[in-house]
Amino acid sequence: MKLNVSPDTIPPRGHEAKRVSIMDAAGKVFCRESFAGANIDMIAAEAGVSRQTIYNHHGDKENLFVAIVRDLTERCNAGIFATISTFPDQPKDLEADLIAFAVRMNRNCVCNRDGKFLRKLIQTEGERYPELFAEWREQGPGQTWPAIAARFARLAHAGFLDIEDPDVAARQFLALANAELQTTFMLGGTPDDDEVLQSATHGVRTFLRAFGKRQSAADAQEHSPLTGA
Amino acid sequence: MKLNVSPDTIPPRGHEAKRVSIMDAAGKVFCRESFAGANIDMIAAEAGVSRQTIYNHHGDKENLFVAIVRDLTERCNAGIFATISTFPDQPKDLEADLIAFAVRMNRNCVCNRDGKFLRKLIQTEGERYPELFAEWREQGPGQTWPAIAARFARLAHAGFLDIEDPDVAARQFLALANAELQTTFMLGGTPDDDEVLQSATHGVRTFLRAFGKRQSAADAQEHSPLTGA
DNA sequence: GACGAATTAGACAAGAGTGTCTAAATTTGT
DNA sequence: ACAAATTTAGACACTCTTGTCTAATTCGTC
Repeated sequence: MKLNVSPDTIPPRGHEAKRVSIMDAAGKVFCRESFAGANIDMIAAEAGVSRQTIYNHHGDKENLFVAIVRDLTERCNAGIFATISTFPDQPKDLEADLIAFAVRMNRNCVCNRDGKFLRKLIQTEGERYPELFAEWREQGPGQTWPAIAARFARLAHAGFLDIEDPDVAARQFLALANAELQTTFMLGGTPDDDEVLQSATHGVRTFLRAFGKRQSAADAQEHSPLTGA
Repeated sequence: MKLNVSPDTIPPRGHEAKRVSIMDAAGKVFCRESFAGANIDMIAAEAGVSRQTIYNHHGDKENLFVAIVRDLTERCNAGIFATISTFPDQPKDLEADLIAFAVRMNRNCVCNRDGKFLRKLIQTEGERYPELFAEWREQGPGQTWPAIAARFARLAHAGFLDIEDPDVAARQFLALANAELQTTFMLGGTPDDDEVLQSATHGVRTFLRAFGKRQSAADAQEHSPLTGA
């Protein structure tokens, strides 16, 4: 079943191995060196492939670059939506569940390889390829922010939160979740698990101080009055 | 007094005009094209100067780049500290004063030409010049975050805010202030005054919902009970 | 007006990168 | 094992860029 998927479009099979190897290496190199700074020989060497093979597959450098960005955009968005689907719609422990969600969001969408690469390519080359990155903008933030906002609206409607504008709250939630990772991101670093957890914990606590129900919660569980301190 | 400053190191004066013209153009071009993508002829043309003049002034391309980053770092930090000194230590209207401060911070340090350029250069070339950007990190975030944290600590001590960890609060304040400008920043755009004000207003409101005093404020003025809604 | 310093245009060599081409070697499916 | 497709190494022309050099020109100062 898995061996002969679409045997007419995709030629043999080793072909595909080379292809992913090239995409892999090209992403890494474009990201590290920028489009102008990257050269095909570098990518070929890193992919363990001859230069000619890259030209066979992608035609020219610009074509390769566009393919990389499209690929990263697609994979990142898939990851984001997969993560959004784990949003705690019926939280048992609101703080813990939101922290866990924030950590997942950061780990699976922002700090992972694809997220880091896509972010850097957008920052570096975004101005040069307006329509390519407009595509990202529409499918990325344009889709994910409303999706998260909808989840927060539902949570508010269910009485767990006190939110007026779910769009604003969603953006602020994400901003708070990685408030402490900004400097690391700037220099292209990857925060470790501890940093991610710290930032998410502090961010969610502040978020709940702002938007959490005071006491008249619909979920009258054993919620301790965490307003204090 | 101002005409002949240090007449031995800095030669004449038209010299200086060329110098700033070069720095100006080089910043613009490096930022737009990345280090590898920029070329000296482009910069010379944009500066209205011959290529040779650039080599006379800076020796080579890398030297020029380093000079640009140093210059931007210095000017940005000066701007940040100048802005921090306008922090509302004795607020009349806490919300309005913090919003105004957040707007100043964004307009003078983040959205202006220097801030935009420096941010982009750090993102794009940071990994390639570790010690150069370590310098930025130490003088920039390493100095400004504690400075803002100290102001918030003072504000908390004076009874205006309810903050446990001023460092965390400071980072979150900044993150909230431009939570809604992230996408624009990503693509190298410059948010207009309205966007900046919007983001700052929403950010500060959330910040105060989280860290504002409920009612036992030391400043028992005509503070309306804005906890509601 | 004259002197010295700085700027300029242009040519230049040297190097690096892109994209093409060819012939040989390898891999793949049958 | 055979035939087709793919990959490979290497050479190649072409372009672009850097950094240097030179001679002429312009600019600021005295």
